[in-house]
Amino acid sequence: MQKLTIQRQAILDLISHSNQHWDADELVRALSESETPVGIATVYRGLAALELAGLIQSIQLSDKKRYERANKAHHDHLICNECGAIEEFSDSKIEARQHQVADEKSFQMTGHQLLIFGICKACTSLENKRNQL
Amino acid sequence: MQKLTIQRQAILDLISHSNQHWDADELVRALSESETPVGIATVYRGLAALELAGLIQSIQLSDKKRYERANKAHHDHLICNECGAIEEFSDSKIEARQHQVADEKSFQMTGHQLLIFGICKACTSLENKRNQL
DNA sequence: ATGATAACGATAATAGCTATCATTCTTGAC
DNA sequence: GTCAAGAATGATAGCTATTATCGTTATCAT
Repeated sequence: MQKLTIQRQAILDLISHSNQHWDADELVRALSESETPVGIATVYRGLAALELAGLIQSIQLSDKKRYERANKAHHDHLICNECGAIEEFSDSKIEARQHQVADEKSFQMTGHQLLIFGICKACTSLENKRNQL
Repeated sequence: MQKLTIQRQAILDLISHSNQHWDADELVRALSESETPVGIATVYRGLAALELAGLIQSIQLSDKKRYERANKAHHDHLICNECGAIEEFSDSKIEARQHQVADEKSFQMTGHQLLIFGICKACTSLENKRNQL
């Protein structure tokens, strides 16, 4: 990334100052109401550039990529099938075992992605309440 | 799935009698040269139906879904960034920890997907050979 | 046979993303 | 300051994987 333009700055600010996992479209809409509206193509290019520079990071969901702050420790994600909420966790044992598995297979591991799917606490509570009626 | 038609049977046979991870397009092309060519829409519908019935299973890669036999033990995948090869592994410690993590967060886990990215043994060897020249 | 329903296949439509290209912005050499 | 080169922007066309539509065909129960 040669230039950190105002558009990229705006994208970076939004992502950095939140704990959300943003997709491209959400960023366009959020920025459209700001002082610096940014086109969809620019958002995609900006996200790729910012990620390459290590300023943000992404997770690949089944249908789209979502971006979050990079200034936090490595973690994986729990995805709620009901409400789409994304929780984070990290587990050193899982991390360690992954490296061992790769080593055993002479596989040069460069990264991984672990998604746990299910129903989050909030949605479970809701469901319980509904069943009590 | 009400009916296991000849088209679905053909899809199921191809997947069941191989260790490949097929995408929809590969199946259409493979079947186009068989006695029972199958349209792309039918392949997608068939895959969804067969998966729902538990006869095949899928992994969601960044750009597409790939399907494999269901009649093997649970496992996760190592994906080679160079050649696209997909290796399988399973690790009971990782599985166990995942459930513990979910429990700690009162998250009702229904599934997970763990992908390890990197360079496979074959590609590493190739690269080494190239560097020796 | 016939009527209901499931599935098929061709193709239109959709979603997320990338490529194109003319225009604008920066930066450095003069 | 001016000018050329390179980078980024934004509108939009294009691409890929997948889903929806819809008229036709196959299958099953009566």
